[in-house]
Amino acid sequence: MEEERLERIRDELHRQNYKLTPQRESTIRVLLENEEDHLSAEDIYLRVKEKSPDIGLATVYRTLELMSELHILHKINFGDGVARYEFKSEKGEHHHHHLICLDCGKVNEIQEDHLGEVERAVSDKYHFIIKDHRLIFHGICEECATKEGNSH
Amino acid sequence: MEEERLERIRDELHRQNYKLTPQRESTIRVLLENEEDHLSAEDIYLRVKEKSPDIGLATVYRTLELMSELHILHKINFGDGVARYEFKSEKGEHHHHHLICLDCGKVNEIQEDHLGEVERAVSDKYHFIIKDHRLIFHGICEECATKEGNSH
DNA sequence: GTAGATGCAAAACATTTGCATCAGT
DNA sequence: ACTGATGCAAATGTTTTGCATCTAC
Repeated sequence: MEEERLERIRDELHRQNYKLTPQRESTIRVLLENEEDHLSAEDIYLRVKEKSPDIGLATVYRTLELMSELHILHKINFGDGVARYEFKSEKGEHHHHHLICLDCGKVNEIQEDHLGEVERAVSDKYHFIIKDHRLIFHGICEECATKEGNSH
Repeated sequence: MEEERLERIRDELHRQNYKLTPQRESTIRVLLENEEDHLSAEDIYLRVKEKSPDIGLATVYRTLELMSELHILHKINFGDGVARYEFKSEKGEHHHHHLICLDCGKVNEIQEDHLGEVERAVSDKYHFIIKDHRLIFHGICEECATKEGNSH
């Protein structure tokens, strides 16, 4: 589980001559413990600080940057001015999409990847070699829709 | 053509008790003349400044913000730290997607919207009322692929 | 002891805001 | 005159950097 994934990350770091320092470990643990939540750097910093009060914000940023370079994390931007981070799926092409609620702002992941056909069509028509995609749906989540017969 | 669209924007502004000032007009003209280019606020500012050197950056930002509120422009974020702006299609639900080249950074629009089925599936399964979507493909564009038998 | 990692403060960058002034009705 | 719009400079918020210090091998 968690330890295992940490182990694999440590190995990947070592392979590239980087160290898994206590600060990096704390940062990664926070990410592992909050995988559903699409935390921003500041969010992560505050949570790491609870357990390791001496960590600096710059270190968190540097860790996130490094992990993104190593393709362990993926930096995403939902358009609200802060970057958020999530683990890349470990086995290649397992894409997922995001549902963002316009009412409450919650971000949900959905695990399907129904885009095979679409990708094929686009790739053929525009001669564009697709490496990745990002699909975001904006709308109203179930809770907000039922909450108050919302007129959306 | 351009004048016509400007006319319609002027009307929309007036309907909401806003004015089409010279600064706003210059800003909108730059957007109309560079519709393909996904300009950032700074880009727009520099181009407006060529013709109207006295305009301030804040005014450009305020204009872009206003036009976004009025649903004339759409503010998008490709994840590079700056917001970009494009006109909303005038007849409602005509979505388009973006192809971003990982080599040269160019952004191309594609006009299809093949997502009807996908939307239906997602909407049914997750009880999420979809209002809009954003689909971005990252990959290698035709020029970059041919340019040098690129190994991507 | 050397190379990488850290914390802090300062810098950089995009964007927003406060405020005095200006323009159009 | 009144309302909204502007330019400028200052403020904000996020992220990056410079640098002296620290840590692990």
